[in-house]
Amino acid sequence: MREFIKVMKALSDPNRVKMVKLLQRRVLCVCEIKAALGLAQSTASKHLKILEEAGLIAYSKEGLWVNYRLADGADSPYVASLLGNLRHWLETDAEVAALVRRLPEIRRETICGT
Amino acid sequence: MREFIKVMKALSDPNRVKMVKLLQRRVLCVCEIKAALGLAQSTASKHLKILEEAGLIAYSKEGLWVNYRLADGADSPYVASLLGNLRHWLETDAEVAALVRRLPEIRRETICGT
DNA sequence: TCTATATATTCTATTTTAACGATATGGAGG
DNA sequence: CCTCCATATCGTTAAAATAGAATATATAGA
Repeated sequence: MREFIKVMKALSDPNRVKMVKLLQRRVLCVCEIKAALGLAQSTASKHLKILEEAGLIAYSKEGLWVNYRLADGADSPYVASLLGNLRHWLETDAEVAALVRRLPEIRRETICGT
Repeated sequence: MREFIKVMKALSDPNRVKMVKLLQRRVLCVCEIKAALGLAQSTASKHLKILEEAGLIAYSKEGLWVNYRLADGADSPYVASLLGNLRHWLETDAEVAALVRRLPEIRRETICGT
């Protein structure tokens, strides 16, 4: 139950769901996500931690950057099912579509450190 | 997005998830659910309203009783998918199993009005 | 109409969540 | 060793969620 609740709670916040939808497109670092969603850096970092602790995303470090990506869901049927469904769910959501459209302009080289 | 969040939030509370798991077995009135979960009547009623507003359950009135049942999910892919998965998810959860085991003893004729 | 009962709603206290600014951490490069 | 810079953590505040007691609503039956 606890694991299930953790996954559901993680996906109960619009900003976190948007992060998942963006990570469906490509790997992103914290400052790219912060820039895309217009959040404070600490806020973006905390949301990513919640998603990570729920098993929905994973990260790997590359120098100063931390690259976040979607998890494969191998450890959790809840994660596997929800990430699978989220591939098509919300694809036509206006906010999500706008974020995805702007994603090509979000590159860490130009966005970070500003 | 709003509808999705509403469904996820509704399933982010252990008591509400337990209500869904119980309603998989049979139709239940508020006082049966209150008795099964050991909640105050107002608390049970409020949780049921949240589930209903998310489209996860429906009700029909029968005299003084309000019979709650699972929704069919025809209106929402989120509801349909999650209710479908919840048919097998958490079946082996200890708390859920204990509740289901005690369910036969919960009958409105003997429980309500005490 | 009056009463009893199942449910919904309101009120209030407590806990949890989400946001941001400020500070701490840790790796890269001078 | 010292300084940046990306990220994480801490502290604080405001909003939302959860719980139960108290009250309101509505229907069945006398």
